[in-house]
Amino acid sequence: MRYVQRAEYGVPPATSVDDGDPLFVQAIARAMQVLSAFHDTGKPLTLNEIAAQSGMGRSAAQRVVHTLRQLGYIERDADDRGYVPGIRVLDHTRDYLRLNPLVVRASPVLMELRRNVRERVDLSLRDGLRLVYAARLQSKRETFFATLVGQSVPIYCTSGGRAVMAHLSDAEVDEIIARSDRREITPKTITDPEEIRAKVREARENGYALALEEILQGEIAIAAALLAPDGTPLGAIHIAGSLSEWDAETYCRRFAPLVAEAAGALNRF
Amino acid sequence: MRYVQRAEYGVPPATSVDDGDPLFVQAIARAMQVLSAFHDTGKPLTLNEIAAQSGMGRSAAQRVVHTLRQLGYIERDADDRGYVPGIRVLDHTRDYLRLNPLVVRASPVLMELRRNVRERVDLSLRDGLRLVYAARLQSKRETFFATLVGQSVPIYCTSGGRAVMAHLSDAEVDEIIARSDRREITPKTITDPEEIRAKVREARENGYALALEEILQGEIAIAAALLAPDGTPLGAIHIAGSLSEWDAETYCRRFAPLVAEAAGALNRF
DNA sequence: GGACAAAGTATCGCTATGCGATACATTTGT
DNA sequence: ACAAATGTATCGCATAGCGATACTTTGTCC
Repeated sequence: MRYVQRAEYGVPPATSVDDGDPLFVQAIARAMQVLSAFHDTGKPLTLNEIAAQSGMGRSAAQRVVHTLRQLGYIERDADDRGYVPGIRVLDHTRDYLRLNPLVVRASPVLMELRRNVRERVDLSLRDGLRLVYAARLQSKRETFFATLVGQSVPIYCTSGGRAVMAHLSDAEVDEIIARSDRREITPKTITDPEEIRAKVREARENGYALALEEILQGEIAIAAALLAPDGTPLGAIHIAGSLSEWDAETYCRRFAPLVAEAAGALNRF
Repeated sequence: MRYVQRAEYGVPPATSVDDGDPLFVQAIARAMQVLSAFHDTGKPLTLNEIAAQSGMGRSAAQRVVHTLRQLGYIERDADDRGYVPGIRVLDHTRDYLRLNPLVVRASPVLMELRRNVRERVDLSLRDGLRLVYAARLQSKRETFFATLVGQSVPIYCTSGGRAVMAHLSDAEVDEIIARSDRREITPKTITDPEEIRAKVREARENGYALALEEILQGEIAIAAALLAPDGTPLGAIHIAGSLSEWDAETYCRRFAPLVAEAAGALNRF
């Protein structure tokens, strides 16, 4: 069942604070490390846990947490048993979504697409080795946590990821494959480099990419890439459904044109 | 038309850096001020604008921006004309939503509610004088930007706000009214203190609150409060629809029981 | 096309600022 | 009731970050 849920795939390794860059501001990096300590937990954290997670001393953690608390980026858990992220982070979510030009341009297209298909429609954006979901139009069935903004999936084994890789050079694809931590997220996850490359070639030919249960059992997803004017893939549009209602072939025949058309509309210029 | 859109209501005034607190970490406050500079803009910001907005010198802004950029919290705009928030902020969004117990508990109830009503269903959480939307299950019609996570509305003139105030003492209500910047967001916005108090009393009697076009023209919203075990209101569940399809009375009769029931289910314990 | 303006980048010395060490208070569990 | 763990507070030193300034690049106007 729950092969996935908690994990963040390929979250960039906590950027080392003391890299050579002289323009680096320690305290800020520390603050972000503290906030990032929550990425790997499912429950509120104590001060010591935060300190450990973010690799700094108790004192430092204490002061950072204190400050972030004042600012509303960290809160005490409801029953005062630990710390959790604060509501102020949502303000920045809004800013990100509002100011990202791709999200802005894509959203009416996504809404329209959602009207035509009764399945879930997602917009994901590339960040290194992963795709981060930025906009999600849920279908009636799934749980809220299957549709969290900010959730991310690896590129190497997802429909959106392969749609993105289809627009990268072979060398870049190889690098993604090499650098990715290719775990079998479900038994169906394709992790073999050669198979992945084959899937990418397939996506190049079709203009869309397909993934079957590679992230979540029972899930089928089809995706097409969104491109910058210069052709760089920035992310993808996904349509995700359930294998309890569709077989792969029908799903493809039905939704491939729609997802390709939606992406195409956004890639013209 | 677009009375609202861009504005953030009652975003806490940029927390002063040099308040008395000796445990205060400047650099972190600075970082957050820089990120918050985007709250008030609709376009990418230049370094100077960021510096001005966040009330610090060019140098400081430069260094903070540089750092946040390294960490992925700020990015260059697509066509390199300014800075925008970076995708890393979405990681924290996810953490917030995952770790907030109310969001966790409420989401299945919201999904169920959304299945029964064909209108938009929202969960908002209180933050001072405003309600911040944390979960939004959109209906088919509206634009994506009407349903942004992180968007916030003032308490004094919204259905959710009045549902929340219904569970506060009169003194607390008065304080909210007094401290709020009560603008007429639409011509229908109720800004008169006595009228607001009347609406709150009404909400107390009914167990739900109603608002007609006070934020957005043509919008009708009904809400019920979510409470902590001790009775403190933490937020609200909303059902929002369009007056082009409903008259107020029918809307109420139809949805009041549903929203009250949903909130009730969550308030039992 | 050449000059001017505006945005971004880099450098450097001083001191305000944040860290480590440590000790105290408060809560939790057995 | 005691021990262990968590949160809070204090303080002096060294360093990390700020202001001032100057350099480079990019865009715009005539």
